Order: sequence, then C-alpha cells, then structure tokens
Amino acid sequence: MTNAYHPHNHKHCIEEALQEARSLCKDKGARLTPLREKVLELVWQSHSPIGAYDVLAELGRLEERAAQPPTVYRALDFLMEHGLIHRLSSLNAFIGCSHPGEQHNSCFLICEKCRVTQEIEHLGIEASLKDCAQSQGFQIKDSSVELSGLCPNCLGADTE
Amino acid sequence: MTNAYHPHNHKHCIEEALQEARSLCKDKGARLTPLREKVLELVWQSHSPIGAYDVLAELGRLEERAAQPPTVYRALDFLMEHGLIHRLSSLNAFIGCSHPGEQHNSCFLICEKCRVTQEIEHLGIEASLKDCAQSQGFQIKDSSVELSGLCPNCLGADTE
DNA sequence: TTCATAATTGTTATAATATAACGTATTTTG
DNA sequence: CAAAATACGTTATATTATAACAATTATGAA
Ligand SMILES: [Zn+2]
Ligand SMILES: [Zn+2]
Ligand SMILES: [Zn+2]
Ligand SMILES: [Zn+2]
Repeated sequence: MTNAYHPHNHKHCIEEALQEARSLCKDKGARLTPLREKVLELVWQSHSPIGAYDVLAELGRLEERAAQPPTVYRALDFLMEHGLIHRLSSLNAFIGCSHPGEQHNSCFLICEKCRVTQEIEHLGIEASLKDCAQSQGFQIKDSSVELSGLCPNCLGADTE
Repeated sequence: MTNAYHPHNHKHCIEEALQEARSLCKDKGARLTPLREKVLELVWQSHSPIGAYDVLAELGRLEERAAQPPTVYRALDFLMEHGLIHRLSSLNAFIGCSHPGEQHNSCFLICEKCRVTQEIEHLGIEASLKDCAQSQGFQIKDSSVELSGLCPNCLGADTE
C-alpha cells in the first residue's frame, strides 16, 4: 500500500506503530485494549488525518453492533493521553504520532490537496516558540502548530 | 475598562479597532455594514477569544428579534476574509486582529487560566516556519500557531 | 478462589459548533 | 428606474463532542 506523498509499504508503518504502542503501553502499565488498538490501527490507515466519525464508521463496518461516539472518543482520548496520536484542531481530526514516547512539540504540514500530513520535529521552530514565550513571560503548556498548504508532490503536479 | 493582563482603558482598543476597520474597508471597497461592525465590536469586547454562539447571545441581548447562527457566521467570515479577526481553531473561538491590514502569520499566546490571548508577530517563528516548510518542499498557504499555557499575570498569582 | 474495587465499554440523550438552502431586502450600478 | 449583485432573514440540518448512568470486564487483596 502506498500513498501519493511517499511511495512505500504502508503496512509497515501500521505494524510498526502498533508494535511500538504495545511496547510503550506495557512499559507504562497502560491497557491497550483490543478496541483501543483497533482505533489506533484505523487512525494509522493512512498518513492523512481522520475524523472521529470516520473512525466510528470504519469501526461499524467491522463490528456487528455499531459503536457509539463516546466509545470512539474515549479510545481517542486514551491514545492522545499516551502520546500515540495527535489531534489537529484546524481539521477536527486525528493522526498517528510518528515518534511516540519522546516528549515533543510537533509541527504539522498539512496538504490541503491530498490531505497527507507530515509531523515534523524542527528544532528551530521549537526554539523560536520558546524564545517568543520567554520574551513575553509566558509559560507554554501545550502547542498547536499546523501549517496547511501544498506538499511537494501536489506542487509538482501543479507545475508539470 | 481593564483586564487582568494589562490594566488599560479597553474602550480605546475597541474604538481604535473599529476606526481601523472602517478605514481599511473603505479603502478596499468592502462593506462594513452595521451588523458586521456590531459583531466586530462584540469580538473586541475583551482580549479573550469569544465563541460564535456567545456573539450570537450578545447580539440577542441587543436586538429585538434574535439573530440566527448563519447571520453571525457570515459576519465572522467577512471579518476573517478582511483580516479583521482571527479564528483560534484550538478553541473554536474568534479574536480581534491586533494589526489588521498588514500581511502576517501570527502566533497566539492563550492563557488557559484567564483566557487572555495575545497575538504576537515574532520574526524568529515566521522564519523558522518558512525554513521548515522549505526544507520539506512544502508551500505554506495558511498557518495556525496557538500556544496555550499561563500568562505572566496568572503565573505571578500562582507563585505569590 | 472469591469478593470488592476499579477500569473499561455500552447506551441513550443531548450539547456545542457550523453550514445548506432558499427567500427577502437592500445596495449598487448602468 | 430596472437589473444585478450583495447582504440578511429563516428554517432545517449537518458535524463534532460530551454528560450521565448502566453493564461488563479486569485487577488485586483477603
Ligand atoms: Zn505509511
Ligand atoms: Zn507526535
Ligand atoms: Zn484592550
Ligand atoms: Zn492578526
């Protein structure tokens, strides 16, 4: 399985994310239940953000009894608490974390054409955010940095 | 009128924002109708973000016939299009732009205690965001940088 | 093991945010 | 003025998220 941004075997991404999640949760004594793992897998379906109700719909295609919103939101909350996924507030959607476990203030590059979203750790950004906050005497507790535009692939398609 | 962050006469902020909005709209041939101006004034009520439904409620206290959501959302859309307000996606709320007219990619410092929100232009952040995007071959069209935490005033109150 | 407790999930209802669609009124312009 | 464009009113509904409580399952101490 591939996507337009990076041709690659995406099953590897999914399997790796699941393995790492299992390992991290085991270490922390957090219970990665079958439901939570399934939701994580659905979020990792692609490198594009997915909405809670889309997760819900996918879940409904698999289970007999359709799950209800709180079920999905609780699983998503668990995954966020443990740093396994991120919520993109500019899209009301969720995406798998590309480097869970490590403390990080990420920046997201969101392609508005193909929706592929890349999570980037950029030291310059982190430093300048800290600098900005410090100069104002502000203590950052949480940061949301979401850049939307065109990814290299979609830019190329435009000009070619 | 004051707020906890900066003791100041907030009526000046409001009046200045309204004056500048009138002037900018006139220059651009955009119609700052009474409704739109009223909504802008309500958004400028404070230095904290305000939700669309709160604007709606305030509007309802003034008008005889209660306005409906589309009325408010259309006014907010107009004000955003013309750079007079910003939407904070992490809060689903709106705030007056502190320097309309100039093209800018702002960063918001949102106090999670008193809700006072400051819009900052920080050249280091803008530069590092550009640098990040460029290194990925990504073309930024829109940026959302929202930092939440504690403002200097609330930090002081904690330690004192 | 067995019971008590805590954690998870199910279920129903509803809150909060936002937009579609269409009709009416107002403004602008030729 | 008449035509066209723009703005606003109105109703209905879509989308995202949570409250509240019941049922179930896992955990751990006795
Ligand atoms: Zn992949
Ligand atoms: Zn991450
Ligand atoms: Zn003020
Ligand atoms: Zn601004």
